[in-house]
Amino acid sequence: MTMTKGVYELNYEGKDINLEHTFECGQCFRWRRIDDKRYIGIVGEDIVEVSVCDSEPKSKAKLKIKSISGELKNKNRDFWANYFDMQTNYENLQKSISRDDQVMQDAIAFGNGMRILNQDLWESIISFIISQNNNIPRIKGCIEKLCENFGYPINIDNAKFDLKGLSPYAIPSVEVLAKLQVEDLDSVKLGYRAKYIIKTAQAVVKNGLPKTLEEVEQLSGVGPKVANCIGLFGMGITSSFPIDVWVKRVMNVMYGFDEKDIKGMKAFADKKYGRWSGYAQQYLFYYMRSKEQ
DNA sequence: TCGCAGGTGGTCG
DNA sequence: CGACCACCTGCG
Repeated sequence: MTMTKGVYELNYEGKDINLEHTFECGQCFRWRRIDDKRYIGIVGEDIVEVSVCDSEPKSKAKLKIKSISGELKNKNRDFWANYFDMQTNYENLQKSISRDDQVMQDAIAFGNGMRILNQDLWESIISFIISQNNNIPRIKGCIEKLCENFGYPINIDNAKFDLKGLSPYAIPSVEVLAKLQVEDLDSVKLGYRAKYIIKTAQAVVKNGLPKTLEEVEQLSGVGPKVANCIGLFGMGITSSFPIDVWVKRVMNVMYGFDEKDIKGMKAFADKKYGRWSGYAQQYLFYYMRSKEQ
């Protein structure tokens, strides 16, 4: 970790990283594009600008993480390495999930450089409860409003810095949300999801954060799809296989499954992708969504 | 206008 | 246990 003019930078070499594929593939909601090579995002109580410098040779390629909210709270190098999933060998897993499978080979070619982010569990729980039966722009808006109203404010170095629509507040704490009434959330426009958020926060105050996929699924507003998203993005359970409308569509169009045969799809993923099911899902999801929009 | 958007909980048969 | 269906909100 190096320090330059009051900002911190972490450099990683020789990794295949595409920021657009990573941040726009639908796994996260608090990252915004600045340009091809730069994104701004909020992680915990840090607002950071991430950039790639893919100079030649490729082994010199770097990922830089620069705080624009003072000293990094998450200043541990390992934290960011883990956040960007640096310990995973993508080349190997791509080979193992795409063997004899042209669809997956195309999906990987399209989304190459995507990293599965290891995100905060509580943030994942809130985010994916909000995501149900909802669209991405509105999910993002709801999360920003929720943070603005109930989250811890983050100081920014330069007040004029363009946050690209992000609100400089952290995700609200479990305790704060647990004390709310449904009406308190009216301005956040969560609709019927407001009661899920409060009930879930109260359950977490009582029982602590969930430790297994089964415990996640006990939470209010969390069904099989949302539970698998939380498992994959918030708990590092890479065998999770969230089945949403897009995955159903791929499974139907490309692999011949009946749209309603969730069990069959799950078994197919278990057998074919195993512990890499989450990565397979994300490649397929991102690929399919791009083709229809 | 009405259906839909990265589903879930409740209710029936 | 599987098949419906209502559900907040905002956009096309």
